[in-house]
Amino acid sequence: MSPATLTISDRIQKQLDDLTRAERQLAHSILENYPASGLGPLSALAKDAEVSVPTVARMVQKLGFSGYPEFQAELREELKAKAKNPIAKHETWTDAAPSEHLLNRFTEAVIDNIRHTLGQIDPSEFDRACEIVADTEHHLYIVGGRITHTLAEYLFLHMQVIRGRITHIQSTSNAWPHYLLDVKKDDVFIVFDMRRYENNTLKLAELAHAKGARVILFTDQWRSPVHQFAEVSFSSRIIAPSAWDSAATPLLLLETMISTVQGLTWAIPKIEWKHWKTCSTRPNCSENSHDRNNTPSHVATARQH
Amino acid sequence: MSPATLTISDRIQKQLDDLTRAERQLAHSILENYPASGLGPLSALAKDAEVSVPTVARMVQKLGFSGYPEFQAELREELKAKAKNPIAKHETWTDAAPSEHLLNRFTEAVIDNIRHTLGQIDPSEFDRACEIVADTEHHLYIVGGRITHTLAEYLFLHMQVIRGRITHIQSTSNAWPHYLLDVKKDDVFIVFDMRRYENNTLKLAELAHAKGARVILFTDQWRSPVHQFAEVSFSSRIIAPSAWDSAATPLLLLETMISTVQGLTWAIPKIEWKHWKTCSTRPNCSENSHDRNNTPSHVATARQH
DNA sequence: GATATTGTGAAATAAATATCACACATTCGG
DNA sequence: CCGAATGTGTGATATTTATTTCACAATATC
Repeated sequence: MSPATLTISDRIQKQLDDLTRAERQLAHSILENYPASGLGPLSALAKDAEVSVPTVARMVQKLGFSGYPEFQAELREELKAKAKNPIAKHETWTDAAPSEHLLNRFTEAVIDNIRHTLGQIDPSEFDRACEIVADTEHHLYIVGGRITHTLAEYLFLHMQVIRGRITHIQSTSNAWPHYLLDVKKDDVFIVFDMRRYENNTLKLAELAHAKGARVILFTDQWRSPVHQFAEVSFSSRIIAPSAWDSAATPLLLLETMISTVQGLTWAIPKIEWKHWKTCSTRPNCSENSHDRNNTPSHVATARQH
Repeated sequence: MSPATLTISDRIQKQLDDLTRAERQLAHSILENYPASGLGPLSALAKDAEVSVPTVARMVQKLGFSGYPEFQAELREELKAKAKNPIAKHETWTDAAPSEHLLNRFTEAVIDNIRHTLGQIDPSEFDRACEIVADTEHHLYIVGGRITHTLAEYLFLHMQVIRGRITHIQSTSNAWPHYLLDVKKDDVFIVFDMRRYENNTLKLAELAHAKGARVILFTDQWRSPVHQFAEVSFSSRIIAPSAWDSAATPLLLLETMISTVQGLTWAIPKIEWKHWKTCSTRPNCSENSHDRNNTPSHVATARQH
């Protein structure tokens, strides 16, 4: 439909010479603040350019559009396309492949997800959540569902080293009610719940909330119902050209949170570090407590390079 | 007229909580490609967001506008103001925060990782690896280490549904030599090994390779020594402004592979689908086989919308 | 002075918006 | 399990607003 490579702006400038006085005046007005002015009503544009209404109508047709609405539609398309690639039209990610290759399509979707997700996050909310998580005064529970337990596990592995006093609960486990017995007021729950949302997780969050725990939720763009019990919620865009959703964006948030929490606990009395090992190995009663063999060296070595 | 400092985008996000389901759906659609979609006719926006016309009208008023035209007018004002800014500031991802905020720095690092990683991947290699993984004639072993077992588990969960005949081995488990007894020639190993590399994983890969198995490796930019035994290796850049590395990029590769493999197995005789459930539950002997309760409905529902 | 361009005013047409009433679904509280 | 409350879509309509076009006068151009 549209000449694809030729923006309206280009076309106007190209035809500038074929235009009459009033039309040129109009053209300049359009280019003045492009494309905003072209998206308003025709009459407004006419007044803005100080030309008559018929002049606008005539020129739009001269440019090859059937009418002003069509002209506007194409402007919007341009705008939409422009928003897609923020600055540089990022070359295909793996340029050895056609842009239709799933690697490229998937990557674009993920980048897109990230951009939308980050755009909706309030940094102060994020910082607040991190502070809550960094508070070693209270026990930390990490709750994952059928798929999301992998994210939960990932968080668990890191938190184990950073702060201890954590428990990894899998909401699909039928043992989870047991864990709730010990929950005290102001204990912290980090809950993962993506579509399709799991009833167990919701119930668990509700009970935790009822016991006075503070809930932090990682969910998707459609938002798990758990959010009603959550003090802070993070919604990630997770759509991908796949039968499944993408966990890349929530993972990014998670990793950032891990890093932030690490920074916060470092700032706190170093004493913590003296017995971090005993702390972390004491109550880490995840069902699948795989590894006990993590050593302080991990922290050190991970920072190498 | 306009609150100057508060864009419509901001206002929408701020009120997200006060919105109902359909309205939130609409809100996301508006933010989807902002501001283009809001500049078209109301009815188009409604159709695009898959909500009804009155819903749009209602929400616009809820946002404090007298009507849709006023809403559009302010959008155009924003656009005009934005165009004034010569350099569209290397747009921080969450623009409510200083670009020094860890959220922005971390995200940039991850995007950077993705770019570098994708740039080094040969698509045909990737496709070949996917074909190997999609071959249900041979057993598939998924091997993860101390941290990477979360990635392995993520892959396992999906492969379980897609193709069955898989085993999740954790190299840190001292039971893994047991699994190798059954390994046949041309069985497939997907190995995850990131720094710091684990000796167990290396030995496991070596033995598997010695038995004629085909090894596919997911590693980091420095490349695990496992790569000598690997038929295909994928190196992800994993650096992040953190004490730990980022698993986001390998996850992206993984998800793309999952999607591709899914596509390949779909093309193959549908018979597979009839008994996928029995297939997957037979040999899925991961130590921490958390969930047996996944149902075919997951496949169907994950593709909804 | 002949020609082309432009503006005016008006009117016809088309389109979009703002509402309404009502049916249907969902949620919530008991 | 039921009924109330709330949210949502449908279809219809009134109202408003835009667009398109016309005839004609005014103006500029050559």
